[in-house]
Amino acid sequence: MDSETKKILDVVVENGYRLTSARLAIITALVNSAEHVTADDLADKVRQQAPHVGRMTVYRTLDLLCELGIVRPIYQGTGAAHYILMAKGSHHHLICNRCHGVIEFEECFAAMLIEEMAKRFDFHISSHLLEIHGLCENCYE
Amino acid sequence: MDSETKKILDVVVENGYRLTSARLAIITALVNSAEHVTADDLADKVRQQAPHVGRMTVYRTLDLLCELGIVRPIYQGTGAAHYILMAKGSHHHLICNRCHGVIEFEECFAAMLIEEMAKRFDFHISSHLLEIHGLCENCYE
DNA sequence: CTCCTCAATGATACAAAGTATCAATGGTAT
DNA sequence: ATACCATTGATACTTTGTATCATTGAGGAG
Repeated sequence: MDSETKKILDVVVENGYRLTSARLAIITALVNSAEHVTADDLADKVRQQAPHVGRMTVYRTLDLLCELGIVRPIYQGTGAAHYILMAKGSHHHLICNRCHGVIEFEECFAAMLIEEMAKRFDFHISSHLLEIHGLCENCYE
Repeated sequence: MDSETKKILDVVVENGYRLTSARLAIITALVNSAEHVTADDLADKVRQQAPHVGRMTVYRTLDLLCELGIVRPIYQGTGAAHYILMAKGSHHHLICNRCHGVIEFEECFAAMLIEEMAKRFDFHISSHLLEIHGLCENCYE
């Protein structure tokens, strides 16, 4: 098993939730997915390996992972919510308003200020997401 | 008319889109709305002033404003997309993973680094959104 | 290891959110 | 004032998300 998968399962168990075969299948599929997935996309993917898993369970598991701060739904263009893994740390995106393309970069520069804000509001951080919006090279003619 | 509303209309016209009564009604309602609205919430609100405006038009106008970088859909808890106004500048949210509450703060600290990133990728910024995820005071017992 | 309990599941049915289509309308350039 | 074409709104539809509840199986107690 992927160590990333294992880490997520540990968080689930540590928080008093049961380790079921459905959750294992869903989390495995999620970790092995692309940058972002739709709930229904993920359900399809899970069923390729574990046909018995219901759609509802995928939705519920994503909600749970969201509450545990492992996953975050974002809007990619429009339509269904796309889930991104926050477990690995944080995300920094340059998003084009026209073509909806996403450029990702790693630098976590804001760390200090984020922590200060958290302290001010007595907030317990698990991750963060920075989205910078505008037009990409191609769409800005 | 609100100067904020006017500014948005200008952007619409500058980009070659027509200034219709439906768009005027929708943008006015949007500017006068709370921090974030659902597409259907906005449609209801618009119809109080301009009953003839159809739901489709609200959806289409929100898409347009999104493309122009004036508005941004985010996921608030779950369900429908919530739109936030990016026109005024940027947004910084502390979001609770459990109760989905949002604390907003103003400090725009990362300006310098955001601009550097934009330069590196030849990206033309219109706004940014920083989401910090975790548990709020109440949900972290 | 076996039993028991209750969290978790999955089937079903439903509600809400978003999309496609197209004839009719009305902004705006001329 | 006219004509063109972007925009609209009505309708019908698909997709996405939610509620319910009888059944199941994970994991602690004995």
